[in-house]
Amino acid sequence: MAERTSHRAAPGHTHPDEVPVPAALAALADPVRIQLVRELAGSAEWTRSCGSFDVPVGKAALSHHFAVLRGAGLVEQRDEGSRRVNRLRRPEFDARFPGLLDLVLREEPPR
Amino acid sequence: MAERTSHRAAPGHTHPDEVPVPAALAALADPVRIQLVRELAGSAEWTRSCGSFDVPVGKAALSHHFAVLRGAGLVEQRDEGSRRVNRLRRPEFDARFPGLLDLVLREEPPR
DNA sequence: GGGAGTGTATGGTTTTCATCGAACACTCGG
DNA sequence: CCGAGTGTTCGATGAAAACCATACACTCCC
Repeated sequence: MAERTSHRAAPGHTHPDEVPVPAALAALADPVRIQLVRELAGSAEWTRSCGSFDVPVGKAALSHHFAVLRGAGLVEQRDEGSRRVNRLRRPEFDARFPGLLDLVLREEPPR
Repeated sequence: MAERTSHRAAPGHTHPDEVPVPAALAALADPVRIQLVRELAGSAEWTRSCGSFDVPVGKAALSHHFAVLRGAGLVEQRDEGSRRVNRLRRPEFDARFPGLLDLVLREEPPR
């Protein structure tokens, strides 16, 4: 089989430094992913498992969104027992895209 | 001051204040539109007509891209004779989305 | 060991978006 | 008035993205 030695394969993480600008913008241009990032920003690191987010999509789509966030250097994941816990890569992402995350996390004026 | 003197319908401009975050990000997540914004930022206001940009798409697609940029509050247009000249709404857009435009206009390190 | 819980992969559907060619509208200069 | 230049609109096409249901893989705990 594959090289699934002991731990679940660590999903391909991408460092923000390797993310092109359009990819970062595209990753954050989706309402579901914005919601994920916002909730993540409001929780302590490594405390939220993938299934603990209140988004209106099924598991498969959710998994896909996390893959996009990983690929954009926005989220880091680690296996913890049977769950996969998340961390927002705030400092790294801010270093590469200053102000972008702040923009998304900012309270949206009611209009 | 109210409206443009010209006959051609003034295209629906949207002020950046009315643009939701995802729409702004989506507008800037396209390479062609990034190129348009960059060239626009490097030219004096009201000096560039729509056809004067060096992008690898036909007229129809180009017109579409400008419509998106208008809808995102990024570009303002005015009819000048037979041509339609453009202006990057930098101060307004910066006020609404601080740092976003800077991010896109920033030189991209080769890696 | 066998479930229950959790997340990923696969396959297929639907929607969205970028693009083009062609037709149309407007302006300007002969 | 006609033709060249400029930009928008329309219809169609192809590609990308979001989504779901199902099936699979892994971990924990009884």
